[in-house]
Amino acid sequence: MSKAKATRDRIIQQAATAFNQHGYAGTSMADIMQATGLQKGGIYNHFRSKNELALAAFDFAIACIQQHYSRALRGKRHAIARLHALVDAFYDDNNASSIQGGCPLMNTAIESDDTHPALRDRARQAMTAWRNMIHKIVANGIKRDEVRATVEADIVATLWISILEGGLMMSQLYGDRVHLDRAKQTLHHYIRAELELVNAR
Amino acid sequence: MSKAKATRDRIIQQAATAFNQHGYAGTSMADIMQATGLQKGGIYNHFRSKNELALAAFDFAIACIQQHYSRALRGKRHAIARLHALVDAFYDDNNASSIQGGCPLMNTAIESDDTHPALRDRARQAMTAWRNMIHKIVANGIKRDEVRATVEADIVATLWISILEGGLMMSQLYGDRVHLDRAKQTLHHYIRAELELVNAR
DNA sequence: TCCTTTTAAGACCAATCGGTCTGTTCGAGT
DNA sequence: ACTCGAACAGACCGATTGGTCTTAAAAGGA
Repeated sequence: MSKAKATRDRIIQQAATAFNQHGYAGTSMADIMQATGLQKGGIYNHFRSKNELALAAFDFAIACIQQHYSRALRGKRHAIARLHALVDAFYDDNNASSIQGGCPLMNTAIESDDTHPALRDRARQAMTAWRNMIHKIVANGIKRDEVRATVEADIVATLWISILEGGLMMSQLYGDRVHLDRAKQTLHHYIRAELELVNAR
Repeated sequence: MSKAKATRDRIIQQAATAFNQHGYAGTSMADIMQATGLQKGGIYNHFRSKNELALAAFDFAIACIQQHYSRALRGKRHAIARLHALVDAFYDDNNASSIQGGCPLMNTAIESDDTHPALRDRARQAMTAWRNMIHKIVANGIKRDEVRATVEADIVATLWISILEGGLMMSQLYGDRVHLDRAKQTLHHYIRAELELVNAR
């Protein structure tokens, strides 16, 4: 019972890395066999198909990120502090994550939009959850007079995600952290210059 | 001689769309046969391998975009006007392009970074060219007192590309233009609020 | 117009794809 | 310690992969 769960989790974890690095179409079951050290029977005993494994792997990757985020926010109550923590959480997650190959949400969004409806729907859900997280912090911040009332939370969410994912994409492309570093700094500066109340400084 | 060139170009064009929508790994030669209406012999007469065709298709896609850009900039000499035109060029290109499936540069960058060195190198080159384009306009703008001397052209380039690609990614993911619209407005506003000289208004 | 070269068709190939199934091994509960 | 169901190995399957090669048709220059 517990042995089964353990190997199942191990498969998911290693498959998550494989899919994240090479994409759904670019990852074969043979690749996953090699990554896990299992044979066909060992894998198909836990998953009915490559598709089912890919969905589980995506869910796992997203759960990892969300866990990382909620841990980073723990204790922080002021909206501005939470926003700063959010930036650092993304940065740290992509520097030290066990799931290599960039942001699973971004990778999946790009690959699946025209090819894999099931993965695309999950990517949409995860993206919406992320957007809502940012939106909520900003909206609550406005209510509590911690964030300027003039900012639009929806636009902040779009801008926010674009800057982080864009920086990460370039860092992955060039193999150079500098772009992600810049994105981090840009967002920290943006929070201070555009979101934080002027009289709070 | 000209007949051959014509079919070769047709293959490249249709392959570019196929690769852009389904990725390199997600597009089979059978897909391209169907898209072009040709058989194996017809395609392999013009290209030695799927790889060679993919590189040609990527080059074609980038050339299309660059052509679109230089046309959009034609006549515009003021740096601020050129920057506004650059935003609109990206927006229009992705709304009315013959190459469906989002931005070829973004798609290729995401897929190839861990899988396909040859494509990744080409994506790097194209990304660098785009960055240089923005950099140059900003730097020249500063020289001519058309852009604030305090802005850093490199950071502008990163931010710029991130905002556009991020908005497009979300629009592709949700099947809703609104995100790309927001990115466009955000950048137009950014140009006015952060780049344009204050006394110029 | 004729002849040579190019262009495209499509049968064919080994390798790999995702997936199935049978048999063996292992581990947990009694 | 024994047993019985779960976990895994690995042979096997048809379909599909990227790619080759022979052959026929078409095109272009003389």
